[in-house]
Amino acid sequence: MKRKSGEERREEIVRALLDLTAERGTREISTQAIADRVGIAQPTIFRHFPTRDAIFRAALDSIGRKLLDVLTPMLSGRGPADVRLRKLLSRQLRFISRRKGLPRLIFSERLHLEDPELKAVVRDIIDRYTARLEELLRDGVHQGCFRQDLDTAETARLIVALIQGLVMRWSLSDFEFPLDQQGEVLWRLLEPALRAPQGPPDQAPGPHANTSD
Amino acid sequence: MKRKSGEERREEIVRALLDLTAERGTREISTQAIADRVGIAQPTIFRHFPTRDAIFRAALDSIGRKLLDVLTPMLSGRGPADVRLRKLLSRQLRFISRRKGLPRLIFSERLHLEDPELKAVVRDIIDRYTARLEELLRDGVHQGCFRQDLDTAETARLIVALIQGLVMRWSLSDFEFPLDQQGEVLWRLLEPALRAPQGPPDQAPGPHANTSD
DNA sequence: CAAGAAAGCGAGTGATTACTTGCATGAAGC
DNA sequence: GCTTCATGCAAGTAATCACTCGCTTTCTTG
Repeated sequence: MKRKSGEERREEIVRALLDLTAERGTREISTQAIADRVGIAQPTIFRHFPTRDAIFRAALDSIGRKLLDVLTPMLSGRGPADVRLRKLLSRQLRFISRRKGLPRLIFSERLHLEDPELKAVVRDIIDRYTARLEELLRDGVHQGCFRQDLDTAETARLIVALIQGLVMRWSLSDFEFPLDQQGEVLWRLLEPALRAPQGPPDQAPGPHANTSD
Repeated sequence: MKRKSGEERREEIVRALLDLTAERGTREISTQAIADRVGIAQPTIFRHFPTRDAIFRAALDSIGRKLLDVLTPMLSGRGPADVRLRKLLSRQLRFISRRKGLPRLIFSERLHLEDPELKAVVRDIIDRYTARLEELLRDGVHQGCFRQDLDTAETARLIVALIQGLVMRWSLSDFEFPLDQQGEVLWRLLEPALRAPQGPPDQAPGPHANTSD
């Protein structure tokens, strides 16, 4: 019988966890279910992870790193802030829409309430993301494409909340609408709130308003 | 020993469920924990509810009705739509901020994924609320205080998502910031997106912009 | 005040949980 | 080729879960 290395098995287990989360939510995920999915015996799980929650931690870690990798070009780039923000929204929604297990993992109460360490990991990811989003907003204020009196910290938190709420609705609806197309909708709401009030009253064009993804 | 009527006990049980949800999330809520909180034996729970999920259903029903009661004056009123919307936001956030069990109950995956009937109840409440919010937005368009080209359905969904995201952050943060004061923040983001583009460029006052709660 | 209904409890039941233990088996190094 | 050790599994453990059963106690009602 073929036998796999620990590294491979750990990745398989994390992958199985995410797949199961997408399908049934974290509640239904027992070590037995994970083992069945991977095709190994249930106790074998504990050869690779000391506890069940360690699998959740590994999954979170993996996905958190990938998300930051994908978004870093927009967060740290040097182009016009409004273009970067718009692209950031669409990229993030696309990233999430391809990993249905992610929202159910992030929103799961098992994760938030049962393991303080896991909770800290999630909050750290969200906080770091919010901080970098605020930098982007500040860039926009300095560049003049966002209003000078914008409360960047508050707005960054609201944007994060907006994305979270949208993703949650998507998750609650069993992914029945295409999440990755909601970036435009989001932007339509955000743009007037961010835009420097400088347009003539007949029409109000934001700078760089017609860049498509 | 004093003995209570079934009605009273059922209310006590629902109350205990909500209290426990606020403190520990739905995952930790066993019938044993509920019974301990109420001060009765665990099997006695099943004298009053046929199954555990029936308690969740009763709790949702109770809270859903109360929320609609509180918000109906704003949703069905006849005043200026922007004033009503602003008040709606602050009232809703205040309502939720006084019931910490509510977000954890609504967001709980146990509720969304395990019992289809419960899930339908939640989606029904959200859908009905969204529909009435959209009516309010349409009122505002007709009254002229919101922009004529506003996509009311889309905007209503986004507002609901925004509130949900905000409430979720509040719940994840263990209620560490005062939710009921976030209505103003929300309004500051929403107003430019809703407002009819008619203000002079020097300053952009929305109609009825200075009504406090 | 008698009788039936409803509320209560102690003691289970079977299912499921994360996790252990003891032992077999495959791969890598000397 | 023999040792070594990580990977694997069958079987088991203690805890917890929602829920049931048999019986007692209280309340209501005629």
